Amino acid sequence: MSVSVLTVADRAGVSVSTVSRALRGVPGISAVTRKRVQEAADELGYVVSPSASRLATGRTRTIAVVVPLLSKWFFAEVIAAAGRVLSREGYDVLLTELSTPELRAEFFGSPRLHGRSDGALVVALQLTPEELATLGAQGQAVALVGSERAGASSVRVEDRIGGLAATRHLLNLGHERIAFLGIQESPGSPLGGVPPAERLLGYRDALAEAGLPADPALELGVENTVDDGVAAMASLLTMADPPTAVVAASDELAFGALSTLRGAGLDVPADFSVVGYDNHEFARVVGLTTIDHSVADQGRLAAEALVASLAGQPAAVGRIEPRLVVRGSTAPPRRLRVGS
Amino acid sequence: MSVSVLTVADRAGVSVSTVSRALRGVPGISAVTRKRVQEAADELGYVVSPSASRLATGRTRTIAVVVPLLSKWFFAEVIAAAGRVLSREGYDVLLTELSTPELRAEFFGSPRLHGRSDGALVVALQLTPEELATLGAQGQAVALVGSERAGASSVRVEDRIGGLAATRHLLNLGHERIAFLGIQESPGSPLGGVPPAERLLGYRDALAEAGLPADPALELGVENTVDDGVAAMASLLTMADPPTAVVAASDELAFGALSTLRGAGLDVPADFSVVGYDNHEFARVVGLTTIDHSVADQGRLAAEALVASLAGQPAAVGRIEPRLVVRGSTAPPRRLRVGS
DNA sequence: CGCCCTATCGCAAGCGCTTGCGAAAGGACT
DNA sequence: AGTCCTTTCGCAAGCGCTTGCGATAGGGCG
Repeated sequence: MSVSVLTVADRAGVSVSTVSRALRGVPGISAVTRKRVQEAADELGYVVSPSASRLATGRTRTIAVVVPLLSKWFFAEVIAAAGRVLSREGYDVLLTELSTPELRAEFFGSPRLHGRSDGALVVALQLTPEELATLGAQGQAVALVGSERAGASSVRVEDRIGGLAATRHLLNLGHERIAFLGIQESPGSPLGGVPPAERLLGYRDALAEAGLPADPALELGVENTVDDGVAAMASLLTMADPPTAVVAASDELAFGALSTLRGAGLDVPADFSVVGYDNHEFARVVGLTTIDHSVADQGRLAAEALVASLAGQPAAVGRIEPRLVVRGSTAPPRRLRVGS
Repeated sequence: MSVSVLTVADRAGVSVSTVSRALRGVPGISAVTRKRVQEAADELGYVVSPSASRLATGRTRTIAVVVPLLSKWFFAEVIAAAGRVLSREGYDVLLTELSTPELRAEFFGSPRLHGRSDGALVVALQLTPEELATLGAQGQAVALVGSERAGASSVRVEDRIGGLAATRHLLNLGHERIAFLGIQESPGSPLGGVPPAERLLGYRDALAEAGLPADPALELGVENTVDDGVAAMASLLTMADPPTAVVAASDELAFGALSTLRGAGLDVPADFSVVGYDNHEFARVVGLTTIDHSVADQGRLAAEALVASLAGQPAAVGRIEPRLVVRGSTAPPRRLRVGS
């Protein structure tokens, strides 16, 4: 029925051990027998049983990719990039979405990865020390995207620089009242833990650098959705002394802001400037000035770090430098153009 | 070191076979010993080795999810929904992205799923008979989203009805020259094979129904990207006798169309109406009238069909009825409002 | 020409779990 | 009280592969 090493061994006139070694390129097999085995295997359409191989070796050649939410462009993009290098390196990708606190608790509450994967590529989740330890206890090598932990590889985005660049851009254009639309995770949201606060710090850096006061009223924190962007922008517009520009901590928030501005009959960038963050696939179409942080590279680097650490290399941390992408959503404030 | 069935067996004072049966709920074990085994396992923190279990049973309790492109919202959404039911049913999700013709050929050219998964959930790919057969030869149960094949479960979207509804909506508003922005896969694109032509058919149905001639010049076929939507819309606007409305075969195309219209200084919907297709997460924000076809349900249904067929049920085909979602991108044509 | 080394390969013991079959024990039944 | 089911378990044979170790056969060397 099924063709196994034994079948191949018989056909090639060698032992199963020779077949195993020959097919995997293990040294100690002469070129001729290796070739003979290979041919026998090909003729029989032999393909090694992953289960058996995994049982015997204890290694699964599988990487678990863990994300909070699959349907967000950012995560999908990271996974796609990571998946490409993983499959190129011969690893299977085991996908896990932890979209609710319950799922997250359940996932980290039991050894769900035990014997299923050699490593975990965790995206965006801010792992508690216990959660990280749980992964370690399951024998997982760990690589992080969007956070850093001792003992795990990670790729770090210099978000502070990104926030700085975004804000500087607006300052250079002449804006003086610039709002910040930050991401504030609510307790029920999947990410959990500390939000990426560095972008906000960069924003403050820029203001300080320009000698401008930091107005707490201009720093908003909302859920990272287009809808929240819509609402936040609306609230900014109703301020007594509204800003003339906003830097959003994500493109989705920026999209929402743009929507509100357009709905209010305001012209972007003539009446109001918006800078996003992510360089979302739609940012270009919308003409959104934004911060690019090589999303795909984040996935790629994390995956590469993970396979490297599985190959015995020490944990590494890659760095990504965000860069400003100027498009049509930013311009000097109106007063500068009509006034003087 | 590692705790195995044997460890648990010793601890509970029973044989390994009893442990195995007790833990899996196999009948033939008394309640008391089952409980004793369970406790021993808990105390030891025992967790069964998937590899060993898979080797012994021949079943992997894993489903391979195959998509053309991960970073597209539609696919991510389908996967997410499918993943939720699969993990609920105790299946692991093995993710495979076939983003290029090369990857696709490679995937179907070798038994890459052999022994890795019990079934494959194939999204959007238009499988050739050979490709489908390859999956079958690897012992995979198959469920399809976005296509139908004999012998495989699938979920079918009544796209013809969707196309009809979209076009009817515009006709009812008084439009008479309505363009169709269709999806035409180029040879290098990941989907391959026949594009979803039913939406176009529905469009034609509606025109015929209204006694309107079908103008081939109004039927465009482009790659399914925002950029192509932008370009296609631009070409429509340069026509000698341009349409007053367009139904796009996808929301992404519609987004592109909207972008072009806005760039041309035209008002939507006053000057031009646009209907999309998908009910993309951003459609609501943009105020795009579109056709909703329960994307998440598609993933859910396909996954359910797949686990059902793995449980011995015959292949089933679920049906999804698209429905019109009216938002702000559609209105009567200008002539009807200014003119008479 | 004899000896030791090296390059190749086979033996067999696992890896940890599942499962058909037989054994034992306890009741029900006659 | 003897017999025959049932229920509950244990035995042991796999599942298909990997790998340490020993065996064999040339080859180089003195």
